[in-house]
Amino acid sequence: VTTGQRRRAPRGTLSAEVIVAAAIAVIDTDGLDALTTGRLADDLGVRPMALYTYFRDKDAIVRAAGLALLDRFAMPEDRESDVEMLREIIRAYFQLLVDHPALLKLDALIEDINPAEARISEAIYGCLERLGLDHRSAVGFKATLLRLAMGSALVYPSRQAWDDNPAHWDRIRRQMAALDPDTHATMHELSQDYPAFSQREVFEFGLDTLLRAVGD
Amino acid sequence: VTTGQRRRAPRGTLSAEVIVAAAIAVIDTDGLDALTTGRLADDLGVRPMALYTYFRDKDAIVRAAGLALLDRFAMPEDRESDVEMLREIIRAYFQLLVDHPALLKLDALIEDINPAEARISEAIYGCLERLGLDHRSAVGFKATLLRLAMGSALVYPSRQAWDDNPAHWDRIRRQMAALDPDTHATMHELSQDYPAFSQREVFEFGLDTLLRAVGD
DNA sequence: ACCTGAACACCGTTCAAGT
DNA sequence: ACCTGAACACCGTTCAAGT
Repeated sequence: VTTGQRRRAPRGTLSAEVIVAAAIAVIDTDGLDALTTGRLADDLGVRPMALYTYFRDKDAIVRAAGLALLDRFAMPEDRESDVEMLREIIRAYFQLLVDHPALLKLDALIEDINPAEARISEAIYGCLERLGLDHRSAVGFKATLLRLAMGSALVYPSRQAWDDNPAHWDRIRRQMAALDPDTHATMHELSQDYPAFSQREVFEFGLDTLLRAVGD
Repeated sequence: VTTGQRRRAPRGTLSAEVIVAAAIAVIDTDGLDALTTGRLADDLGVRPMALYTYFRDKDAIVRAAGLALLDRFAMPEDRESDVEMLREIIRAYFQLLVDHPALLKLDALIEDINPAEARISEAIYGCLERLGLDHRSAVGFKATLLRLAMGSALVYPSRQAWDDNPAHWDRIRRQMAALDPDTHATMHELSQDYPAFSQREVFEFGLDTLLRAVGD
């Protein structure tokens, strides 16, 4: 979004929305660490201080960008059963976190109820109650599903890098092979015959295990 | 560790171990963001550049501190059954992450096999294989358990803050109550009668759900 | 070998000033 | 109202210099 813009944007081009869009572009292409006031201003063809007309400080920009990202969550179409609908919702949530790993680093987003999270929670609760779970179980189960998705997305980038890069993966396997076979029997065994398991499949395994607990 | 030290420590006091200990002290008391070369040097009664004699850059210090923290993982005593042993291991792992939330922000730790993770993985695999899981299931199940623990620990600090601070929790509940009762039926209902659920209990709920899948 | 001082590029942010 | 320039305190890190 708003790429190619170089020197001096005309007055009045700036707005909170434009800044948030540019911030998201930086985050998604070069990561959260690359998001500095200087870089952001540069991309917008403006001086860093211009941002402060629309946001109190950098943290407010980051928070707004995070909320905008979360709001991209698209509720899946209805499915044949509540269990399958549940599966699709958690999948979509996991995918959102994988597509935008910065979301997991924004504590601010967790500190308040936000519309996107409310939508997601409500949909999950709906499925769980129709499946016959009592109030307390539904709360616990929903929290567990989301935490599995978050934990899976948290390790996704680095673990997927192993799979994508054969040399990297070889190094890991050599490290596993170097472990003492007496104290690390299984790890040692795994180094020679590691089951094919993509990060997405690992997540699906966990999701499936949990969903079997609510039946169907 | 090494508190009270003010001006100018005598020559030769510094070492990689002392620096790591001081870094951990900063991380645990004031958080990862408070760990700057200036603050660390101050605590050690030394100039920032002195640190570079023992570490190539700040990232190397952070990584060493993270590895030292992970290494504090204490394997639980043997239990009556493998399921209970498994439960204790994951509990201990969760507790470690809750005690040192910075661990979840250190991607570097995930990028390599480290001794602590190897110990933990091996113990988990041992339990799962004795419980009769095949190779592939064991890998998937172990990954799922750890990801649940990580996800639970990730949201722990901010969510626990809700519970600890009645005013904060009231604000959240008012936000939930303000949601449209038509589109957010359950959320609205929950705002009036939220089941007592500490963050630790939520984690235990998830752990229990997963462990029931491997029987006993 | 171990530690320091000066210097550099960069960061977020203030303040007063321009249009 | 919207944007800028100068300035400030801080950050990680270099380099040459001291002991």
